Amino acid sequence: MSTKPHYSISDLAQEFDITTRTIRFYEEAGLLLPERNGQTRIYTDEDRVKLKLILRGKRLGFSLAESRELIDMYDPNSDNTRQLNALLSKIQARREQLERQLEDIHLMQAELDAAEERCRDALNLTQPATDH
Amino acid sequence: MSTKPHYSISDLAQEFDITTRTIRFYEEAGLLLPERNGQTRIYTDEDRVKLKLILRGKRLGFSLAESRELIDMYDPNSDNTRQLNALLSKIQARREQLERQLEDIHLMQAELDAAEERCRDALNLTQPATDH
DNA sequence: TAAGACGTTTACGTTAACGTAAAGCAGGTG
DNA sequence: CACCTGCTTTACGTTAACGTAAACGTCTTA
Repeated sequence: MSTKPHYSISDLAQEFDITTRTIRFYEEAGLLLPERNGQTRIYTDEDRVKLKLILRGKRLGFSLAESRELIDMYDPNSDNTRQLNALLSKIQARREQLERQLEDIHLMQAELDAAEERCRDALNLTQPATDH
Repeated sequence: MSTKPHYSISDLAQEFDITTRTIRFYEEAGLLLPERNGQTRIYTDEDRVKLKLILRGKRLGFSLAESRELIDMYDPNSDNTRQLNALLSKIQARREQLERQLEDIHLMQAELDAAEERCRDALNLTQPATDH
């Protein structure tokens, strides 16, 4: 038997440094569907993972709708063979987007390098000789 | 003497697959400041580079305000020594953000791998023996 | 039992990043 | 000259992703 920890809404809010409103909003958007104890939401480890995926997607500039696709991929309940091939092509599309982002990041890093050098040069011209 | 090509607003719109409205909006937001021939905007190569930076930032989930900071770094007109150190720390912050995004991308790629494998497994169970 | 901490729903407000008209000027062409 | 093409400004509309406030339930702790 596996241990099944669960979390309150504020547990997760605190852990990921977001508000409870945000979490409820994600539920409204159909990205989460926690169990309930009466009115109170109860989050499982799976919900926690989904939230993590959402936030990671957000950091990469994905919309919630896009993140939902990612979560749907992660969901092991898509057993329709017909859909699986569609999923595979979506996965491929994602992969290509990530490749583009990787390239963007490398380009950006190179430009930060250049910008930093320009800055340092400008400072050196002001403070000519740093003989200790 | 360097050749100084210039572009119309629709030249750039077409090249980057955005609307002219978008480009004017970026100007409104203070990210671009093209020359004018009367009323008509004339874009230099430098403007083109800035636009490129904005769009790259966008792909990485940056806001326009953040992209403006990137452009300001790129601008060689920040000659105030006092500001340069602030710039350097901003550059550093950017760098760390990019590192985080890199990590996010790698994690995401790993999960796409896993998702793909699950898909393929599911398909193989349906189509058991692929003896040609 | 009153207060405080935590949860809930409902609903209107806000910001960013454009979209979408509407109305008009400027230059070239049949 | 009338028309078309491409540019302009002004201004209101829209969508996503929450923020914020109101009003209420529930538990526990002083």
